[in-house]
Amino acid sequence: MAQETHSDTLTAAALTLKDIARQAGVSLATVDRVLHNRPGVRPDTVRRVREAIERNSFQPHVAAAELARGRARRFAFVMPSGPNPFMQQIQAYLGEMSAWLAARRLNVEMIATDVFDPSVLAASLEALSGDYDGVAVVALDHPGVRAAINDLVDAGTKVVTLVSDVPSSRRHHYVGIDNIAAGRTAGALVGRLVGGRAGKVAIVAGSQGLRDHAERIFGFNQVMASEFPDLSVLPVLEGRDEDERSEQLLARLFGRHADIVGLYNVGAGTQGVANALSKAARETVVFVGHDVTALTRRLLLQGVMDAAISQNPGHEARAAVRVLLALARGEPILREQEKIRIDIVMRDNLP
Amino acid sequence: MAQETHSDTLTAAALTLKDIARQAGVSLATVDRVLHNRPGVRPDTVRRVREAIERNSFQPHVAAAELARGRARRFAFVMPSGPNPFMQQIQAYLGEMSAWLAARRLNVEMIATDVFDPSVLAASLEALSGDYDGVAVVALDHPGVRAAINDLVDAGTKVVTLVSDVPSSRRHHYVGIDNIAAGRTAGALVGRLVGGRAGKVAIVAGSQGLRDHAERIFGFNQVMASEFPDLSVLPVLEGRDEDERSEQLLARLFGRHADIVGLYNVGAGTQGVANALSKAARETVVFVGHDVTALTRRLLLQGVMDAAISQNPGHEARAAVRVLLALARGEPILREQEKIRIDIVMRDNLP
DNA sequence: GGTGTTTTGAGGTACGCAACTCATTTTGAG
DNA sequence: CTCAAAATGAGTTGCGTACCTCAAAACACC
Repeated sequence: MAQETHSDTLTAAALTLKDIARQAGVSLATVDRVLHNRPGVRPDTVRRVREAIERNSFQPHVAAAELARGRARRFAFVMPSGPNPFMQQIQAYLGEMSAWLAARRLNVEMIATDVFDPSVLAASLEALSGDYDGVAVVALDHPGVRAAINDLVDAGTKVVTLVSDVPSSRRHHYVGIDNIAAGRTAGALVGRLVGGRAGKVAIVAGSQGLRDHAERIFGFNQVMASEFPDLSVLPVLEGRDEDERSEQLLARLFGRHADIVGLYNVGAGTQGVANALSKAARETVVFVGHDVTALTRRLLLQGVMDAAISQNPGHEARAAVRVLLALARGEPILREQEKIRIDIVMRDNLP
Repeated sequence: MAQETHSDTLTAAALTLKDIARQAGVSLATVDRVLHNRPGVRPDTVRRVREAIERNSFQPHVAAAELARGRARRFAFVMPSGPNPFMQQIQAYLGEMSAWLAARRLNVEMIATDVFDPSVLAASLEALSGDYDGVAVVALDHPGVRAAINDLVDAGTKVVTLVSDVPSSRRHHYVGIDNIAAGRTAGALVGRLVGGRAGKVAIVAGSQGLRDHAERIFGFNQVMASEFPDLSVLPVLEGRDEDERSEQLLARLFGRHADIVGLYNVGAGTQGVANALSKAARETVVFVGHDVTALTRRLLLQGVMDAAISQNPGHEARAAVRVLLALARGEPILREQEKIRIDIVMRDNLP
């Protein structure tokens, strides 16, 4: 009979701390001291215990550790106040996880604040100190905010930045996309979808002062310059993420340029952009924007928008929670899993 | 002082079974019987206990339950034998999770078998009965396989189909993409990237007998017919996922048609397709294929391929494990999280 | 050798639940 | 009303770890 089947095991040796103690020739108490970096153990003994752990690739049983520590963990999500659909989605996805959170005795609190005012944000963060095991924050990159984040980290709180990073701080992790790559992707899409026509490309952003918007524009221009010489990029319109303003600026631009073939909307204000397009009867303009919301979904289906660059808010919400939990438990982070992908969404792969 | 901040809690009431027992006016043992559907409880009492659980939206503490059950869980992944890069990736990603698995006392075994032979696959599945808490299988849709899956389910084993579904079986979950939507997405990409030129579009598939390939072709043709009337689709070439055969078939096709503007490679054999393109000097042909491998990555960077439809093997591997675990624990599945997205990968958003 | 300090051992308790036993109460059939 | 069966209560044990106390041993120093 032919051997049709081959089996291969990823087995976990079911060792316990007691086994490690025996192998290292010490007591359970000493292993415990080593494991939690508690003082009162000779360096040589520490080494012996560590070796025993290594040798058996021992992993503490997560469930037992979780049960033994008793108290529940508290996480805070510091997010922008005001009617931001993207943030509302993140909040909604956290709500969908409530059973999952409850089963793990995790308390997640949403804290809405004015994240665009550095001093207010910094104060909000400072106020959290000591009360939480982990904090996820949509942060502005500003010295005061950076200091507040570092203070939290020093106090032992795990900190992840969400959507918008503060790379200069000592935050433990960033959950969000690479905005330069997102801009490059948008550029490639606009360039390719224009299909060889020559002409001009418009950019509408919230503000070039926002780190993520600036990075997206940078990436977009990079691709335009290097790969699509037939397309010339017009100066960036700053629509402040407001519909009316975006519409007005764009209408004026359409009036001045008859040969606009592409449009990149970096931030919000999507409805205004769509209005301007339809009033100017520029249906053939390739329109690429960000995020899948009720509005962009409709525009994609109608053919008004050609593609949306999306960063899956559900994934971001869950990744933030998982990363905070892994950090709090001292578990390794599955980088591949927690990396936020840049999704290209067109009509036929709408989620 | 202005109230700048608003807080909102997703709190887990930290109730225990003891609290539920007290509220329902029964003993712990009875609650336990209800919770695990054990016999010997009057319907009326069951109702009272259930109500107490509902009322408090009680969630058993996952860690405590896990610890109490004692024995580790065993999962089996039944995958194709042979050098399939996509499957090797899945296996590699499972390897990356080994610490995660070990910390949860999960044993995952890879079982390589000839999944394309229904009787062999069915026999492999039958052989697993009773030994595993969960099975993930790359399955062929065939009556024998369907019966084997149903037998496993009846024996209490949790079963998920991976990559390729058997919808007629009673498997608990399918982890993979919607292949019709994938084909539609490929069609939309080819159509859009061709950029208004008229001409013919070639399709290379492994075999139209494979469910996933057939579905992709179906979706592709759908979009072509309805949205791109200037493009006509040529008969499908069956390359059997082999490089040489795909290259030969394609070379002959190029010889007969000078006006091919697009090409959809449904399965593997990618190197052969690329060779045929380069030898025929058809650089302007829009080439869309599937999966991000070392090869397709290179072709995308070189500009030979224009886009790849990807189904993130890492996500599939992790989702399969998470789903099996949630099923085994009786936890709800986070559908949104476990849904495999159809990723459009172009040069600038290569992962 | 004695003193004080550091290191280690031994042991206990608690976490919340699963799974079990055994005694007791309730129920229903005859 | 009797008796068996069904339903329930009360209790125990153990899972593997965290965290704690207290005593004993080892060590350093004078």
